[in-house]
Amino acid sequence: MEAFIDYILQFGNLNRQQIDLILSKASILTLRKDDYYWEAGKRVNQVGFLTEGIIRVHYYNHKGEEITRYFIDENHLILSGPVPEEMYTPSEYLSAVTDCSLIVFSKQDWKEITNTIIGWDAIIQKITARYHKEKIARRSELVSQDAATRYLEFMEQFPSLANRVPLSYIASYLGITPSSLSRIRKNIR
Amino acid sequence: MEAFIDYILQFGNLNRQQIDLILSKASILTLRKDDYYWEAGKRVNQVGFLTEGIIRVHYYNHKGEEITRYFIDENHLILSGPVPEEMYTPSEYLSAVTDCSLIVFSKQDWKEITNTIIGWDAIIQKITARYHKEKIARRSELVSQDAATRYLEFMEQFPSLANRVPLSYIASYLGITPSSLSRIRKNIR
DNA sequence: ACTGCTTTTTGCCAAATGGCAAGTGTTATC
DNA sequence: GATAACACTTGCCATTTGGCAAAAAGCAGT
Repeated sequence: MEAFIDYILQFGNLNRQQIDLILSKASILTLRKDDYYWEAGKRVNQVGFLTEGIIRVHYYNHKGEEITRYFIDENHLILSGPVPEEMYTPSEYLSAVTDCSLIVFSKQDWKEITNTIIGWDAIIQKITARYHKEKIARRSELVSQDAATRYLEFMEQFPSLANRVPLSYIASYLGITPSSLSRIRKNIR
Repeated sequence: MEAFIDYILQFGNLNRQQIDLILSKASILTLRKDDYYWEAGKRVNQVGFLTEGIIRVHYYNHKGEEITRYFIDENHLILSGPVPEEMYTPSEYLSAVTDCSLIVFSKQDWKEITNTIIGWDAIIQKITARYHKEKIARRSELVSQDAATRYLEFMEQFPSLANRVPLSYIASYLGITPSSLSRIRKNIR
């Protein structure tokens, strides 16, 4: 819970009372490896904050290939449900790459927090805006660089993921085949 | 001016009085081909809405190569200045690909509009959020597809740009060399 | 330890792309 | 209309990447 409050406080101030309100609404959700947090088409009516584990966002392209679009690591908010600022689209799947633990808020409780805490909306909007900008910047770099560079930058950005995420997911994220990534790894060694 | 109001009204309602306030603050800026709207490091203290022409957003990578990150076409808002929801980073350049015409608002006037019109903030946030999501979706597709597919999708998304934008800019946007794009065009013909 | 299953690595070859340079075309200017 | 500047195309070759399949490695359950 601490982690979630610390995270929020980076984006705005809250008093003790407000923090207590938030904590009183929070509950814990655990996911096991490969569980879905959100399946495409089935909206999750909740807001989550990932405290442990890694979640992967993926979708299927017109050829039926599974494409990994992002990774979500610890201490990040997941506005995946029907909130105005949601981060993902209904065609995306969110699934646990490793066992995960999340703090979750039901849609109703989230609404209550939003309505009660003045400035909450602004905080959430800041978080969403920063999240989107980060994603755009990362994706942009993935377009204009060769595969080896992309992999090296991925390793810098997500050093904690390298050993916990299957190579095939990383390859898909980088837009190359698993074979190519394997060769790139070999060359780097 | 019509176009700007129409654009805003897609995201929220305004009454006549509010529209008049906005129009009273608007002024026109024209740019000639290759003029900068915004140079990296020199912030533009204004909000712009592109009514005619095409603007290109680019930056320089560590090798000094110019990378085109986006194109902005007609009837899009440019929150490039020191507004909370700005769309571009200080290291990006915005320059006119063709002669351009924009509706612009000074920072002060924009602030006044924001403070006067209830719900204006919400409208702008919606616009920003949609903009960011679109960019992410487009960029994502640029990562996971081969160059020919990327070019074809670019043509679909921006049919109006193909003949107005130099090939080298498009190539850079797609993450390939101008030579490669030229060959791809040849194959498609 | 064995079995089956999945993931990763590797080899082979084909296709795509990049780097470079030359050639062609276009436009603006004088 | 000659010239220069710039953008686009093309050819050549090297490198990267993809597709496919087999081998190797890792992993879970028994």
